[in-house]
Amino acid sequence: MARQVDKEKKKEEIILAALKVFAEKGFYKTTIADISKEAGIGKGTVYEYFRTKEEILGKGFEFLAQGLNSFMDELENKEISPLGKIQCLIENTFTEFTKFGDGLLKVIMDFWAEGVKSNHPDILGSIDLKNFYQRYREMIAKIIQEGIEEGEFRSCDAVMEASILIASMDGLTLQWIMDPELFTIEDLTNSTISHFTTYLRKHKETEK
Amino acid sequence: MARQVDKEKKKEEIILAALKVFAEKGFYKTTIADISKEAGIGKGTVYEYFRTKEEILGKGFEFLAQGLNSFMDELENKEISPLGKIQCLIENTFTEFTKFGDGLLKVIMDFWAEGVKSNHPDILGSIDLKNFYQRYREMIAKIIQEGIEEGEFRSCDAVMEASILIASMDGLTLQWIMDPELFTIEDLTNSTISHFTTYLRKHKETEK
Amino acid sequence: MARQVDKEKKKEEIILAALKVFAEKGFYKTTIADISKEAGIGKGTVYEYFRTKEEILGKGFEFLAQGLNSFMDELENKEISPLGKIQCLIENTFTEFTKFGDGLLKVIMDFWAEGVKSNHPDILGSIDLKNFYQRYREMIAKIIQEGIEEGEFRSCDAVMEASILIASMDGLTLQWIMDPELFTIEDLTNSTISHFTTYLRKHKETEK
Amino acid sequence: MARQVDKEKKKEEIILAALKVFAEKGFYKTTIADISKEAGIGKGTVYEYFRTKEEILGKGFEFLAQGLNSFMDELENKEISPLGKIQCLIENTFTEFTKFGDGLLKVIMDFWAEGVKSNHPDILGSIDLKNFYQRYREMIAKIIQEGIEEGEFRSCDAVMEASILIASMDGLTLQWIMDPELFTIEDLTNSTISHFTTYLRKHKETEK
DNA sequence: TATGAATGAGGTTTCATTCAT
DNA sequence: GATGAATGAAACCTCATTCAT
Repeated sequence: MARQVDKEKKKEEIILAALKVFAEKGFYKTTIADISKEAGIGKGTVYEYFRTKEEILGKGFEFLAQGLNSFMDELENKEISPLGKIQCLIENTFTEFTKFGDGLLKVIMDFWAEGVKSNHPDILGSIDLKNFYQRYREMIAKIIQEGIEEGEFRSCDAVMEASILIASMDGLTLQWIMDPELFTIEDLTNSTISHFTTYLRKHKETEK
Repeated sequence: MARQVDKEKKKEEIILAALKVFAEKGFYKTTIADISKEAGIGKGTVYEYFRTKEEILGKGFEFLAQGLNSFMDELENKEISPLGKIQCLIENTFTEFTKFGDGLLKVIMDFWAEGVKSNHPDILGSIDLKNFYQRYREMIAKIIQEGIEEGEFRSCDAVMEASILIASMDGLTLQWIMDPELFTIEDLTNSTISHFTTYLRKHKETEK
Repeated sequence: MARQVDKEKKKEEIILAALKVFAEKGFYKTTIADISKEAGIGKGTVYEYFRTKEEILGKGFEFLAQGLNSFMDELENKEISPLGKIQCLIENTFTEFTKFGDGLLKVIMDFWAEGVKSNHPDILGSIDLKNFYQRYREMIAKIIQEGIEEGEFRSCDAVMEASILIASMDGLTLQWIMDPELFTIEDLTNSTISHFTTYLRKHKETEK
Repeated sequence: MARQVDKEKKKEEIILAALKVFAEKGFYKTTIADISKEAGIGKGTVYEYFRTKEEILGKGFEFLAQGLNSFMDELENKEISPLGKIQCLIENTFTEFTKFGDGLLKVIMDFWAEGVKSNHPDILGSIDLKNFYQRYREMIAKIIQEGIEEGEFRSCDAVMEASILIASMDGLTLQWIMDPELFTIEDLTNSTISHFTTYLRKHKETEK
């Protein structure tokens, strides 16, 4: 039992180390030696926990996705208005994305590149971006739908707007990675909240 | 005299072949042999035109960026309203992005991944995404600003909204790559136009 | 724990294998595969111990130079007359040179060719022929000077005669490599000893 | 006929260009492109005159050997004493060796390395160092023998002393290449003349 | 269990040589 | 005859993975 825990802990340590190096050098330029050095273990030890380099990337993705998933679970059960949920989501997403500096995003780009193109069996199962985004989109769409039904939001295609919201956050973060001087994370958060609040909220004055 | 060849043309042929293979397999999984085979030439010939694989990627980026740049030049000089320009831009961007199937985007992801992380001298100069986005953002911001000044658009932070527009298009295309069944390019185009038209346009009825 | 290996010993084994192949095929015609095959190891293993082929040549030179250097140290401390030392030196040099057959000399020719021309950083440091010859020349000059001061040798320019002695041995060995049938190593040794003994020794009978 | 001359002249031009580049970079690091550029002609043109790179080296050797051979022919027929001939020979050798700077010697080192080791058919025939040295040695031995018979020289093994003389000149030049600051060509010439004059000449005072 | 020495497949790159113009 | 674009064999080198300890 204790063994089991230790093994899990070490596995996570390796994933964390790998994510760090992936973020710095990219997946392909990262060697197993880099990862093992970062994790403070021997090169061979990595293979005690993972079968291939691709598997590490896959498990890394799962690790990160898990964090976002549990946030979504929490959010769904929060007792706040749909708009409040959207604002909370935007805030959390940018914060989470940049919690580890711009490195995390760089890793996500590798997930992207690999997840989209790779046929590697070790990733195919893990980096199921399609499914991940599906779930993400559906949850946001549900919130938007709620807002529409409750009369807080204007009438619109909830799924499509969910997609646009996700797209905006992804795209803005990419722009931020490229040129972090251009705007701060707070700018991004506030502007995104402002944009979507403005867009989604039913304009009270027109109801007069 | 030696074989007469249009070196510029051949260079472009190689770039085109490379872009095609990059799109299919990704930059790192593409070998020079793949490129030369696709181009129907010998492995060594590639090296007559490019010094490294990285340089090919760089020149590939320049090639693609050039297309978008010339579209932007055209657009700026068109005699249509700011909103018309925005709509035209959105349409063109999605059409252009997907003109070559989803392959182009996959290549752009590689530009991303490389351009953001690489220190490779052959790319650093070429894949200047920061600069490219800068120019893109400024042009759109200028259109939005025009719209605001002309009273067609609501008052807002033109640069930030330009960023959000670009982000949306980038992000939506990414979602489309992952799951092309979900929505068609026409859906994306129409929804994006609809969203930003709704957001940007000053609501006449509220002015009453 | 990983396989226990005496890394220094293995390094020396590779150097020895490399020297052997260099001697047979020449530095440039020798491939890493040749070396690894001769050493009975895998191609990649060579790179665990040396970064480039040039480095192997460099270390090979150091290895050989070390042997000669320690002989010189010994010789300096021997309690024999200057003439005895010179004779001992000549004998040892030819013996040493040809201990491994004519191969060693062929390698030395490669040191020459590379050391004189190469700008390769891996060799520049190691194959410091200038310094090596400097030390060699000085030691011999010191012996000759001793002989002059002790009245055993005729008066002459000790450094220049040291140079000529070294030159003779180098040059004779080259001639021997080209045409080993022409004379044996014993011939070379005896003739060289005879020539320099005759040249250097103060003719007592003429002093009468 | 005129054609023939032109072809010969161009061939020589290429050889000269090749020798220059070989001297700078060494045979192996020299590319055909280097040679053609130095000769101011196209890469393909080189192959109109030579079949392989090795052949160029071979012809280069022949070219240089020819110069020395004709000097030897001249010398043999000169009406001077054996000692005068020896002195003349030493002078000429050092002068010739260094006529083109230290480059020539570097090329000779490549002849060495190749001639001794190569099995390449294009060189085997041409770079017949063994034969070249044979002829060189014999001519000098003949002069020494003459000197012995005429009573000018001490009794000694003429062939072996010829070998030692050649060896000294070769070896000294090598030392000079490595460290040109150490002594000038004049130093080398004078010292060699002095050494061998002293060694060879029958001491008159002992005849008393 | 942990290690890192050993490996070789596979990639990049060079360049002598060919050959169409 | 002269050229240099094209070629691919062959070299270098990397690194994911294995496995003896």
